[in-house]
Amino acid sequence: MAEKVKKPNIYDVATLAGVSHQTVSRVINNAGYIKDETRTKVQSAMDSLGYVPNAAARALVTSKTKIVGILVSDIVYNGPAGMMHAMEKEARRGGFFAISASVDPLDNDSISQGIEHLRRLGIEGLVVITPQSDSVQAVERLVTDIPVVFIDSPNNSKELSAELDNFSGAQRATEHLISLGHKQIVHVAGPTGWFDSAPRVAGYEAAMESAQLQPKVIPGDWTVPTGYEIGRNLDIEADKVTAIFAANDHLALGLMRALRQRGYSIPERVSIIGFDDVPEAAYYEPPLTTMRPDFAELGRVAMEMMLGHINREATLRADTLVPELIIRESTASPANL
Amino acid sequence: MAEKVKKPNIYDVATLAGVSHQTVSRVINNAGYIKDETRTKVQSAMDSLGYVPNAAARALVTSKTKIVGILVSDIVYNGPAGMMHAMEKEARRGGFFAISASVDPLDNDSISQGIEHLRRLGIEGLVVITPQSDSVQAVERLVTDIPVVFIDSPNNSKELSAELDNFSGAQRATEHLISLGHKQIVHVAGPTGWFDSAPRVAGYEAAMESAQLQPKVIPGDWTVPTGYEIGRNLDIEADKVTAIFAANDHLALGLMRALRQRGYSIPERVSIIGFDDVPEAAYYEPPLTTMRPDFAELGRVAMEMMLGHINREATLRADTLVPELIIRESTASPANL
DNA sequence: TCTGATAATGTGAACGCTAACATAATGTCA
DNA sequence: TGACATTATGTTAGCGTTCACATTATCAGA
Repeated sequence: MAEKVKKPNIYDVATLAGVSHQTVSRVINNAGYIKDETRTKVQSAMDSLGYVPNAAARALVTSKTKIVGILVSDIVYNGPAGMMHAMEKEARRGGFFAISASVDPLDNDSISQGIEHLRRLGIEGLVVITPQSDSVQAVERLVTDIPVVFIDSPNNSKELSAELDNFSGAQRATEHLISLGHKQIVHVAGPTGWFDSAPRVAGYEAAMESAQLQPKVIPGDWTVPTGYEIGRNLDIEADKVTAIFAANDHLALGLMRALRQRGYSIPERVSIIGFDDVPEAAYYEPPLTTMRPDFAELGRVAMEMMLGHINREATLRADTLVPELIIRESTASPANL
Repeated sequence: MAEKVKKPNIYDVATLAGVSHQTVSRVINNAGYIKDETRTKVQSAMDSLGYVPNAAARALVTSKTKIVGILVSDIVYNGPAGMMHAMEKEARRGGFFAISASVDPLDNDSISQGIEHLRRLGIEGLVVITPQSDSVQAVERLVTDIPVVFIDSPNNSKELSAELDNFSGAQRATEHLISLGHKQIVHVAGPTGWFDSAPRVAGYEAAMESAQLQPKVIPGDWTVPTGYEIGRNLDIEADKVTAIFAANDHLALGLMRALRQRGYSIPERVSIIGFDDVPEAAYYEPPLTTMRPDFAELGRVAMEMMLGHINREATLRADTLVPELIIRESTASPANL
């Protein structure tokens, strides 16, 4: 930690290269006309001094900070880790910095504090990752002067958004079960108030109805224990249930565990399909058939959209990613058709 | 997105409040002497204008950006999600911003690009989360002018660090098996070159030796498939193995699956203990006994250390967190002692 | 009522950069 | 060879703060 050594500025570089500071600036931003020879001189002066442009000074004069904020729900769930990486990388690719603030999506104070914090840095745009409804309005109310991209929120708003096509995903999952010959298919849903829940229910119902089957939805949340609990109590026999579409893999895991304990073999007696394809899903007991969303791509697309809007070159206002069906061993045709 | 509306600056506030810009500055930073009355006037002027201090201008003059960088390995594993949240929150608590760059820890170019990127923003400190050895040297070589805190790296370096006490954790895990009466305990290790691997091996060996048992280490990595593979091939009978300490939960999951397929019941025939306590571990088949590290706390401590050093008030140079033993159903006394 | 400390406020410059506007060098064509 | 575009470079000001230093109010105590 060598202290005191003052960092070189643009004038130091200029002096060493024997040009004006403005020429150095031109080289940095490669703007205007510069002789190759001059460019080389400047470049090597920068190298030898270890010059790094001062972002603050630049931001001050251009009033562009090249920073986008990411407001992310601190509720830990599967997607965000890879999604954050992807967003950061995409931002960097576009010469931007990504800075995140974790907030409790259920607490409006927490949300506004997070936004306030990001705003202080002078973010040029905000990406919001919140799987929960109320927070969207809070954000929309608080942020009106910069573009906002919502990830995984309902696209009925006028805002920019990138989201999972939960409807199609759920439809596809259900159709998979139907195509195997199942008639009594139950959907264990996610919690109300979360964006991903409702369209998964709707997709399920749509698929059931177009196959002229009777839908049955059991409200749940996203957790293994809830899946387990529901698995303990689900009336398999009376309703002749042969398949379950769980709103996510964790529910599916809990369900499988409970059902197996009750003596129902999977997939022989009951087929189960999940949603998310968590990394462990392939090693559940049995390996779980599930829908795989490309979270990283979702993050990348959202950031791409963000930068496009900041740079005023965007056409895309919403994008939707359809999850992929991953067939493993937790689904099969029902035994006694 | 109301465009054009110029943001108010300190002079606008000053004019409205009828004071000089410097007085406003004093209120913002609450420095020096200010009459209560004046403070109130200024405060309400700020409120009514919606004034937000310009971080760039401030950074320019103070040469303090209040930003710390986080260089994080983009290899997705369990801890970081909660860890990042915790770090960001701790930074915010101290008035700092946390900005991350994801890099491939095996690629020095990627590392230096990430650092370069963060440096451009003018970070005042850098937290490095890399579970892999080579990258540490790269970072140490590239960053010499600001404090660096390493998370989960070997504390033999002179740098600041916060790390998991893998040795104690592994020792504790092994002792748990020994105390249950196991004699033939195998350790399936993590990959070489990762910090967490070696001390877990060492802790295991230490525990075995002090119980005068013969250690046996099988090299692995962190993945479920590898655990599965090892589980398929492990010679349980010849060696009379009754317990396995897996270097992480994913290995444990793969092992359990393979062993069960081979007809070995868990924990009746073979006990298994993992490491990490991933969220699903409680719902593995059977629920996994494992060591639980407090990743969030690890991140918090690292950031606390970072800010302490930036603010020159730090005494702590290294901290170590001991994981907690979580006993579930995958471990039991061996059947035929 | 004056003196001098302390409290409270004000003034100018500087941080490092880019924008906007000069100005100088070079090349092209009649 | 001069005129004029084009290429290449230089000069000045200003972005919004804080810092370092004035300067002015306030209030004891003699």
